[in-house]
Amino acid sequence: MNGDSQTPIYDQIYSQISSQIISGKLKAGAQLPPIRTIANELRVSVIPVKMAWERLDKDGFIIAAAGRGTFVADVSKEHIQNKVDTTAQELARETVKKAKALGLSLADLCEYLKKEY
Amino acid sequence: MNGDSQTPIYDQIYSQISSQIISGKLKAGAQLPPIRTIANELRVSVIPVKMAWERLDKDGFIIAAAGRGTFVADVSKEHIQNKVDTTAQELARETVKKAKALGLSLADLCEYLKKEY
Amino acid sequence: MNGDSQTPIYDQIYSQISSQIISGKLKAGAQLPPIRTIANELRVSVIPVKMAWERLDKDGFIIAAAGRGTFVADVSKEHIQNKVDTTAQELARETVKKAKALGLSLADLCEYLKKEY
Amino acid sequence: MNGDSQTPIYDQIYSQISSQIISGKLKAGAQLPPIRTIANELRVSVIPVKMAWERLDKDGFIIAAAGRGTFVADVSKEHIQNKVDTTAQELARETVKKAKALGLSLADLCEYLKKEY
DNA sequence: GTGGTCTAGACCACG
DNA sequence: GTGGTCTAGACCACC
Repeated sequence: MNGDSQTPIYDQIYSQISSQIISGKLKAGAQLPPIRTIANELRVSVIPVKMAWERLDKDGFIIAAAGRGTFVADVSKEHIQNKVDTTAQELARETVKKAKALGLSLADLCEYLKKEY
Repeated sequence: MNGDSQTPIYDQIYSQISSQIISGKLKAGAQLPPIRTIANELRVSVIPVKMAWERLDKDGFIIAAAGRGTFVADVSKEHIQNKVDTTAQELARETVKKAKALGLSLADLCEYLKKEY
Repeated sequence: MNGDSQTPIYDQIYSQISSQIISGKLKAGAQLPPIRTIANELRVSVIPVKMAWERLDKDGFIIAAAGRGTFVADVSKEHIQNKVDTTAQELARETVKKAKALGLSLADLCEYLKKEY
Repeated sequence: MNGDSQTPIYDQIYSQISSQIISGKLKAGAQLPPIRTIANELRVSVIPVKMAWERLDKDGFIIAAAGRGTFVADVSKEHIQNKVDTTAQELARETVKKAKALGLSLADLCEYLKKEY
C-alpha cells in the first residue's frame, strides 16, 4: 500500500480486491475479514477501507451484510466480463488520448506497452 | 478547457502547449502570448497558466524571461524525442499496471486501444 | 526567513529543509508539520511554503500525500549524494564563471572562500 | 547575450564591459560606442544598456559625458583592485553560504571549483 | 507591458 | 485536518 502517493488509498484497496475476485483467487461466497482487521494489516485508518467496500458493493463484487460480515458475491462470468469491459474501455480511452497528445501512432503505443508488459 | 474535468486546468494547458511544440505547430523562437492574455482567453485565473509555464520551462519546452516574454525553446529533435520517450514509458507503465489488474492480456489491451484510436 | 532578502522565501524554505535532510537532522519517514502550520510559524502565506514543497517533492526529498501529510522520503544515500553532486556542480559553474569575469585565478578564489568559510 | 534568462540583461552587459576594463582589453580613455549602437548590436532595447552604463559610471569604470560620448575611466590599479576585492568577497560569501547548506567542506568545494575551472 | 513573487481568502477529495 | 487546486487581487524588477 501507499506505494503511490498519487492514487488514493481506497482506490488501491479497490483494485487489489477486485483483481483477486476477477482472477479467481477470491471465490464466490468466501468471507472477507472485517474492515478493522484489514485496516490494521494495511496500517491504514478504517475510512478508506470502508470507502473501498462501498464501491465494491455497489459494483457487485462483494455483499456487505451489516452485523454478519462481508462476502464475495456470486457474480456470473458475464457480469465480471461486463465490468472488465467497461473499465478496459475507460482505460483505453484515457491512454489513447494521452498517446495522441504525444504524437504517438497506434503501433508506437503498442510497442511501448509490449516493452513494459 | 474543461473546468469540470478531473484533470487540473494547468495540466490541460501543459498538454496543449507541449503537444503543439512536439507536433511542430509552435516553432522554436516563436513568442507565446503573455500569461495574463491566455488566462483571459481561457476564462481562468493567472495561477494555473503560471503553473503550466513553470513545468513547461522546467521540462525545456519554453523559456520564460521576466520582462521579455515567453518563447518556444530551441530544442533539438533528440531532446524532444527523449522527452516524448520518457513520458510514453510512464504512460505505458501505468496502463500496463492497470491492465494486468484487470487480467487483460497484451493482445486484449491492444484490441481495446485499437477501437478507441 | 528574511522577507527583505533577494532570494525568494520559497527558496529559503527549500534550502532549510533540504539541508536538514542531507545533514540527517530530518530522518526518513519523519512527518513534517502541515504547510499551514509552517506558514503560520514563519509569518508567511501558504503559497511560498507550497512552492518549496513542490520542488522538494519533485527532487525526491519529501513525499507529500494529500489527506495524509508530508513525510521525509526514504532516499538512499546514493540518491542524496547524487543530488548534492548536481547542485554543487551548478554552484561551482556559476561561481567559476563570475570569478573568471573578475580575473580571479583559482588560487585567488579559494583564498577568498577560505576567509569566508 | 540572453544566454541566461535568469540574469537580467543589464547585468550581463555590466559584467562584460567591466571584465574587459579589468583585464585591460579596454584601456583608459578609450571611447565606447553610443548606447544605441550597442543596443542594436546586442539585439536589445536601449533601456538595459542605459542601466548598465549608469552602474558602470557609478562604480567608476566609465565616464559618461552627455553629448560628448562615453569613455573608459582612468582608474588607478588600486581602485580596480578595490572593486574586484569587494565583488569577490560578496561572491565568496554567497558561495560559502550555499556550500554549507549542502554540507560541503572547504576542500570539497575547492575540488568542485577546480573541475569547473 | 512582461514574468516572478506573494497575500488572503476559497472549495475539493481524502483520511 | 491534510495537501491540491483555484480565485482575485497586489507589488516588484525588468524591458
